[in-house]
Amino acid sequence: MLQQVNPARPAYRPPAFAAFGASRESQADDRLETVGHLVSRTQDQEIFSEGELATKLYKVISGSVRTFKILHDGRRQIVGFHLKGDFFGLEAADRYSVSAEAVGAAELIAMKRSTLLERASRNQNLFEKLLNITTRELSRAQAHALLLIKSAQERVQDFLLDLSERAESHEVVDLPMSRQDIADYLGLTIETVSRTLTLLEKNGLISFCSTRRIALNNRSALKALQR
Amino acid sequence: MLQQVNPARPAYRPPAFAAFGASRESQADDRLETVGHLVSRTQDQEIFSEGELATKLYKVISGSVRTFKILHDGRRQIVGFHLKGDFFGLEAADRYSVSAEAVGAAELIAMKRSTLLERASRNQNLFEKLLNITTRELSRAQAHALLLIKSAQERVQDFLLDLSERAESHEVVDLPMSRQDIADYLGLTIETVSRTLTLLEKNGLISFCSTRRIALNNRSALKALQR
DNA sequence: CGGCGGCTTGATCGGTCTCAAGTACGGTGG
DNA sequence: CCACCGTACTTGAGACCGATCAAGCCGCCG
Repeated sequence: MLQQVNPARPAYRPPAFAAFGASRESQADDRLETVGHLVSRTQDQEIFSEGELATKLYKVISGSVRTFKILHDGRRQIVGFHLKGDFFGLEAADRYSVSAEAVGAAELIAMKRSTLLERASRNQNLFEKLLNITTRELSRAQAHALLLIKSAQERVQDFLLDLSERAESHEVVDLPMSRQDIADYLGLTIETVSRTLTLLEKNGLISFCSTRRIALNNRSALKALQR
Repeated sequence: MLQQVNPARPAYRPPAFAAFGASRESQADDRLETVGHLVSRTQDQEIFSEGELATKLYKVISGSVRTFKILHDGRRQIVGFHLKGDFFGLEAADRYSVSAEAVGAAELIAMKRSTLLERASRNQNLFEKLLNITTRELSRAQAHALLLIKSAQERVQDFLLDLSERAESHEVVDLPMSRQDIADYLGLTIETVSRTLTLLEKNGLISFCSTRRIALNNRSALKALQR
């Protein structure tokens, strides 16, 4: 049910964590995480909501997170999935421009923006890190827009490849999210996602270990993007 | 869209500009522009190309700029249009993730990233400005993704409204870009853009002053987004 | 074993693309 | 100033992909 907090390495110590930030204030620690505290969320639980004052920035420790926007007609566009190690909540100039929810159970580090900014002003390295992850996220958002003009098949293929590259194993992809989540990320309907996955399986490009676990049999063929 | 660093005042002097940056190096000038020099581009001329080492960041002084990506099949996705006062070239962690071209004749300030970063490390205000415009651009990119899942009519309407809000006059919109540019930004074909504009005109929502100049007759109706 | 939610599959519909002409506009040379 | 040209834009007819509507299936938990 709950996935493991600390998979391989025990480099991270939850209990002592909250006090951690204050104690080494003066030292030039450029790890962003040392400013924050650990929080947990259960499946589908809200983390923040579009329009809220953006006081915090997050890093995923375990589980995964979706950020999204809701259209006037009720449709949902998922802006990004954030996996272990990813940051989110960066898109906030003043208020969050998206909402965030845990996809499954998730553990996060919440960092106060103000603390981070103040520290960054005294620590060039931290400053560049902050700018870097924001820049990377910008780059990712642009790539996402590119996805949305492709054919259904390409979108699904690209999605699977992207996930596989971000996960531990590159051959078998674990999908933490539902078909509806995938559809809302790819700008398709749940039926089209399902049909496309079935088609990819029929063509031998993928195999279903289970509905939420897919083996990529032929990565290079998946990459050879057919319209 | 991106904030104007120096909104009302005409503090900017083209001729003396190049020497400007060096002379007041030591002073805490938090205007990004003081680090750069002026460059000009003619219509469709390249500014930088996707994959190039990202040494510079730009601000538009006059004219407009498109940033874009090219798909394997030759299609072009325009990531953004950058008008007077906007910054671009931020998406570059290390190398540019998009290409940039002048839409018409354009004047730009080119700022060295390294200089900017080094200055920002000694100037909290500048640092926050840099982070802010990047964050805003991220927010804009997410909004763009939202556009791409809407109907053709909504995309065109949103596009016109967005342009009108960024321009001087809110009632009459000047289109610096071609129909093809618009199509590539909205993820539509040129024919669909043309047809949709014609339809909007037939419904009385807009009027053509010329092909590149459109009057918005009923902004609130344009905002009442029909699918 | 029964029920419910998440997923798949099928049939039809509709919006956008494609292909193909036609038209207006801006620029250039006579 | 006008005729001509080329390019940008518009308009039309038909095809196609993905959405919609509607069942059915599977797996999981009680």
